[in-house]
Amino acid sequence: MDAIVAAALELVSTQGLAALSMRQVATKLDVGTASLYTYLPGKAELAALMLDAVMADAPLPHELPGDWRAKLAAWARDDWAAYRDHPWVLELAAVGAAPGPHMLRWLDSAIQALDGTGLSDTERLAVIESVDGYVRGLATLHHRSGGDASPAEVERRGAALGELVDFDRYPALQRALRAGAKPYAADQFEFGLERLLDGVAVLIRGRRSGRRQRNDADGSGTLRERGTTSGDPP
Amino acid sequence: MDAIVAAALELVSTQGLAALSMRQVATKLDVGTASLYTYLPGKAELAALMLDAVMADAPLPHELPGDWRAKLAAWARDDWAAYRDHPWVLELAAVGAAPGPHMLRWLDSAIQALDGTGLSDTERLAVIESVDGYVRGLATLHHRSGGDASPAEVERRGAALGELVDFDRYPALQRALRAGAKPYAADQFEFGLERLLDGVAVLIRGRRSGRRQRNDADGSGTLRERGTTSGDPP
DNA sequence: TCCAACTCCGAACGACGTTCGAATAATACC
DNA sequence: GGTATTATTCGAACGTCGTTCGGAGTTGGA
Repeated sequence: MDAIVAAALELVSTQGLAALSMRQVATKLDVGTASLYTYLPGKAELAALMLDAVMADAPLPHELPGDWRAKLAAWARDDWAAYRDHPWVLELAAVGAAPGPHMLRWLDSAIQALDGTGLSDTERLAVIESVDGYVRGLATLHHRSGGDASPAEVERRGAALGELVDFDRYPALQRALRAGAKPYAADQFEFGLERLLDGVAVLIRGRRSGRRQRNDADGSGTLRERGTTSGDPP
Repeated sequence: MDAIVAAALELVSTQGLAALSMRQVATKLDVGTASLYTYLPGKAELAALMLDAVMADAPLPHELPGDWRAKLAAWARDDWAAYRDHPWVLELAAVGAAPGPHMLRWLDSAIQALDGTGLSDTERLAVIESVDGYVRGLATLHHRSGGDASPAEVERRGAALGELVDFDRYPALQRALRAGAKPYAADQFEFGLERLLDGVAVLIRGRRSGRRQRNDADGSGTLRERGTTSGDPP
């Protein structure tokens, strides 16, 4: 049972997600393929167990050092590194699997990590999911672009798609590339993370200036209040 | 050729991504399965064409009304709605496909949408990818959680995974749920978007106060400068 | 008219997830 | 110890998948 999950994890980390099949897992365990169905209803459940097994390695946010911002930044970087080390997690799990116990434990810890910020529970959950979503989304974009693909590489692969890529039709993009911008580069992660945490800091500062110590009772359950919503007029 | 992509799109939008197979597409077109390979090297290229076809419907960011923030918010909401209407996009495209012409055109337009912000091209690209990543990641989380799953639903599906979920072991999470917080609710999207845009606004305000009009020459190609990096000490 | 190039596609190959049912091992009860 | 019950193993098969092969049909220019 745990051996099945372990075998599947090793298989995927060495051969990639495409190589994950019940037959391969069974072969690695020296058992018949049909034997796996004694312990698992099907492949989907195996995938769910694999995902929760990965979550078991994640440090608990509320045990990290520093203030809320340090904690959030630290687990965001942990997530980012985890997606780099287990890119198959991004390809798997697209469709509805139940959150496993490790996932729930992590979520519980993340809520605690925002103690003392003056945010309501609903807001804390929203902040956590925002950062989580940001990391996951950026990791997906980065992974899909092939890790670190050069513009020439993009052009070559684009050519395979039918018509060749004519960069003259994209002047702003061309200018950016010529200026040295690298799309989906890895260091872009830190940039966006700082922006997102800056935005959370704005909210928390707003909450703090309107001093009210009670944690929860401010109409919790809703997220609709104006924050700093105005842009910059030219 | 375009008919193949159209048939595949209709198939997926009515039957779901799991029903997408070369045989089904061929059947819908009343041709033999092997005929498809006259026009496409394989299923992966069909998927790439499907993705770029969806991008063709996206409005161009730089043509949207308002200042940079209004433009960014508008296309973020467009993206969010597109992922809701075409959830298969999230499940597809995990692995390396080349960006199609519509994707490049959109990217070019998004860079233009940040004209007049004082940001370098590298920074603009980073902002765009941050917002893009945020939307995509949150849409994935929302989609994976089953759209809008109640805690009871989570508990039921968790039970199917092996051991039943004991919420007493997750006190902070339990408290949040009791207070009315709904994990992965749809309105959480707006909350995180405002935070992210607030963070971008902080950066832009900083750039503006250090007035320098030249757009590009400030050592472009690097993203490493301190923004507003300090948290709030308790 | 003839030939080359392009289009169509039935049949087959190997791999997949999953089911069935019979054989075998382990356990419980008397 | 003997027997009934339950759990485990798994070879074989079903239906589906992506893709390849080779030949038949069609088309267009010389």
